[in-house]
Amino acid sequence: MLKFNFEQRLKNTVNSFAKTKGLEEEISFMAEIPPKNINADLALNAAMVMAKKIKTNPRNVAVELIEIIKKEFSDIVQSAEIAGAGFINIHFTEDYLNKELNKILDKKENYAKQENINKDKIMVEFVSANPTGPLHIGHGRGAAIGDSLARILKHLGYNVVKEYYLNDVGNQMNVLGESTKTRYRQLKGEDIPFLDDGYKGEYIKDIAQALINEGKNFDDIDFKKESHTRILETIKKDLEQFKVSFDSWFSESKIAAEKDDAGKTQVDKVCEFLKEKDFAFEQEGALWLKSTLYGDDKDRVLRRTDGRYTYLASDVAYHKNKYEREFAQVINLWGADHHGYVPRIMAAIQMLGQKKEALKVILYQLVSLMRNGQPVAMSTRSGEFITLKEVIDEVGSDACRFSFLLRAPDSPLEFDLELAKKQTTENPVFYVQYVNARCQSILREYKDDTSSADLKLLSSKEERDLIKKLISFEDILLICDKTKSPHHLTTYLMETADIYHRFYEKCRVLGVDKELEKARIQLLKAVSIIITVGLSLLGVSAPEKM
RNA sequence: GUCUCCGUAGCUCAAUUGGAUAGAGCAACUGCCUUCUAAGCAGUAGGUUACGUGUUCAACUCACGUCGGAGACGCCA
Repeated sequence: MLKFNFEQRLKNTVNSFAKTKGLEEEISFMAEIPPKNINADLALNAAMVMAKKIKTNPRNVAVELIEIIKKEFSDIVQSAEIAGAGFINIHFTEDYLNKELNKILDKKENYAKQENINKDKIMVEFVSANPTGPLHIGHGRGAAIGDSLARILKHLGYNVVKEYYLNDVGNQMNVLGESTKTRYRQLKGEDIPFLDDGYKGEYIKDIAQALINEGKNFDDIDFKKESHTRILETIKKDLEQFKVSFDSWFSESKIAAEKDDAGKTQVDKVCEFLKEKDFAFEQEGALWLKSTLYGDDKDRVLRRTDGRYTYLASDVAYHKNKYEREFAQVINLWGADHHGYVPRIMAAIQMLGQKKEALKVILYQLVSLMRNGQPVAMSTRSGEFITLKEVIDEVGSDACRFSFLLRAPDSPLEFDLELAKKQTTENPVFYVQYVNARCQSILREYKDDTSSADLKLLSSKEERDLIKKLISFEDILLICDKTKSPHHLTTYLMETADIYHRFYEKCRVLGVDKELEKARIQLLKAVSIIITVGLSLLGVSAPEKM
């Protein structure tokens, strides 16, 4: 449903019309921008939906509805006619378009903020990469999607918190510490073998070398802590370079290591709770979660026979903690390789008394990285991988983020390094940024006052197309919210750029009739606002000169 | 074997979540700079939306099946 600001009015009108036809229940119809080949600003399918229910010809219904709409929406609707199988095609009045255009100019960077939006707290948890190595290209996709989604939700007016969950306890941290320690001793000249399951990346050697350079006594070094701290620093630096920021860094040690007065961690307590509620049971010395109660394939282990908790146990405790912090909705971004994990965590939150809807897991397909036509392995354990930083250094943060946001999360992403290195027209980010550069170069030249501009002069097809596109910005953001995917915004910006560049060719701004010039300057300002805000929601800059 | 996602132009992807004649970019070809940035614009060409059946006024979209690709299926994280 298109969210033009008369949406509710339109619904009311259609529904009260439906009542006169004996339809009591609300009918769900669509108001949409028709395909390009259709000459109309808005298309309604209401007549077709209703006709089906009252078993009559849609065109008869449409004729009646059109008369009502024309009468009640004379401020918005210039004309309306039947088309196709029973669509009602509407043309907007100039007044309506210009009013909306003025709204953009008034509200500027706050345009499309929603007045009456739910103020409940929303958490977007993303990246959450283990601090055992630098971020790789796959983390980059999650970072771009999560950060941009959060920016869009914030812009719409939601109360959003971006959180990074730090897995800083458990066996992997021991392995990390041992890896660094072994590299340290090797660098000191000891002839000892490296660990079979150790982290083999060069960055471990770098940390070991740094520790040697700092000249501390071997016995005084806490290898685990030093490795973890230093890796976390590089992760934070990489994210900063990628323009990704977090409101909150949540450490797993808080729930898995910190103990209360009774000597219990939050993991202990959530397991006890689940056991009391009969959602968990002991069997063969292990503690199992009855996740099958909520549709999982099999029950899952929470505590191993040897008494150690599984990753799931702390994740359940972590989610309990999220809801205790009063987040009404939690959005998790996970790599698609974690999809098998979704049913058990969904089961867990329902056992904790939450509704399914309180958790939304967005799975993004992993990035397949190509180098010289060959796929590159990306495991942090194999030691051979491409870091996010390498790619950002090569292609730039803007191009990198834009590329990640070009596609739906569900769609696999092929990131060709050789192609990404080309900073040419092949990269669509320049196409969009170029719009703002072109706007600004004209605006720099123009010095007069535009306060009395008459927007009615913007009457050519190119100008009208551009205005219509600009005022659908709000609708696009709402679609991004609804689908929890920022890629619609990316597509929108490319389409807007296309329409703008056509306008630019066809309609000269400077040096035409004074009044027309004034009006077009206003239009340029609006374009610049939408492009700048739109790009900023993607975390991409909008340079004024290129 | 079970589950998840994907399959759309030569390539990479869209398609406002069920709407009208499926659209962009790249690659190919033809034009357009003494005028606000040619990182641009106009045009040509490119399609049985993997395949089949079904659901309905309407299917790339939903259901079932087949084929193909990626991934997940641990008392790993």
